[in-house]
Amino acid sequence: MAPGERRKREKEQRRKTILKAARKLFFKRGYNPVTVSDIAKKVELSKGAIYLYFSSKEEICAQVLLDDIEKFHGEVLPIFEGGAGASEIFAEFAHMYVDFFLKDRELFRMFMNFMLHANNLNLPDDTNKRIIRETNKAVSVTENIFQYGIDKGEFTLRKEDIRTMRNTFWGMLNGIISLHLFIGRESTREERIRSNVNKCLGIFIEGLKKTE
Amino acid sequence: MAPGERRKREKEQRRKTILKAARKLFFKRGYNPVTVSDIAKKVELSKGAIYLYFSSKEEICAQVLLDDIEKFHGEVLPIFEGGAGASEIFAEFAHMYVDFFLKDRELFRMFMNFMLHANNLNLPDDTNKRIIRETNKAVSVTENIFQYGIDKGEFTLRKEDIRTMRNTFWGMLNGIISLHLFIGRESTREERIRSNVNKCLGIFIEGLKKTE
DNA sequence: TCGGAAGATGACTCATGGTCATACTTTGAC
DNA sequence: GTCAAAGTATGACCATGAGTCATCTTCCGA
Repeated sequence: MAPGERRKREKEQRRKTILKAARKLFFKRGYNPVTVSDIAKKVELSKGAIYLYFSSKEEICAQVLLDDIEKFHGEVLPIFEGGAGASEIFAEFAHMYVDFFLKDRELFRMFMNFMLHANNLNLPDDTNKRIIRETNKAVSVTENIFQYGIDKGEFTLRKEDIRTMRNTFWGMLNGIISLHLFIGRESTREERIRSNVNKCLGIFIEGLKKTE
Repeated sequence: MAPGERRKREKEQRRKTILKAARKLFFKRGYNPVTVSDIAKKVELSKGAIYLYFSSKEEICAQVLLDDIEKFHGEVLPIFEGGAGASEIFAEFAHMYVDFFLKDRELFRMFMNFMLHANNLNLPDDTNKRIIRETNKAVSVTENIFQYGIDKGEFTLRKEDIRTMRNTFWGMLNGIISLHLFIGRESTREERIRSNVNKCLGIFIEGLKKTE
């Protein structure tokens, strides 16, 4: 047996347990209201022990989000494989994206906060590398859909406009969700977001098809 | 002289002084790093005195943002008066919006945070009313541009789609700015945001003209 | 001149992220 | 089996910062 191999596995396991507990707490009550002691209590450890596995509360949050986003990317990649048209792939992607962010009450808020402040956070190098990796994946997934549509002749988008459209698309999705968190009644939120994204998407795709 | 009239004015004046100082500090260093004592020191008051004028640090922040947004709306409204086409008004609005948010380093971050969490903040009724008032103003300004374009026959947008397009438009603007805070180098940020917004806007307006 | 109201103070409380001296447990070399 | 080093865990403790409150000062009208 390699030296310390089992220990490593156990450590990794404990890390995951902590993340799982933190995830539940964060998504239920939001980032700020959850204390590190809360997380520690939930996994039956002392607060100090948490800091053996993570460098800060912010890092725990970052890891939770990255795990989720990684999972999301894993689920999204297969949508290219069915041979569907780009419009359908687009729509499917948008729906998955919205579903992803609506599945837990606080997820989007945390994600947006993370996006807004990621540059100022003092995260370990590993975590920063993960951020870059997942960001690149996100970028390439969306760009691929545009490329796919161009290749299939569905969109007449110029290659140099892909990046702009990608930003517009992401901006649109994220912006609409934030907007609906701000305006309107809580009770109809999910429904409104879904329907609004659907409509925007329709217009967006029509626009893509018509642009020459 | 009405009883206490001067005192009232003085109180209002001091409120404004505090807000001005807070604004400067927040925009320079961001919300979290600035302490209430910092603000107090800057206006040569004690911390306790600050709480005679505001109920919480969050309220100070909300008031600062609302003042700025109110000013923005004041500046934006005259753009309808020149008799320009809807496309131009659109572009001008978008540029003013971007300029507004890029004029101070931290403003957009604070604004976005505010949007994301406004519902959970425990603000006094007056402040909440102001939020509603300014939100409605924002909504109606953008909607008016769409309506103006329809009336002038520039866009063939259906009336029932105005709301969707308004959301798309806002989402797009806010989303693009957030996205660029997250990705890419700090040094080229403003420039990238402006150019990207320009491109998106071009495509958006073209789309509006073509939709039938 | 006096009493009450408004304005102002800063020491204090309290919550919370993060640290550290200490102690317990496991491992592997001998 | 023994022991030292490495790894794991603890919780009292520290620093910080938002918000409070007993107390004091200033102002104003009667």
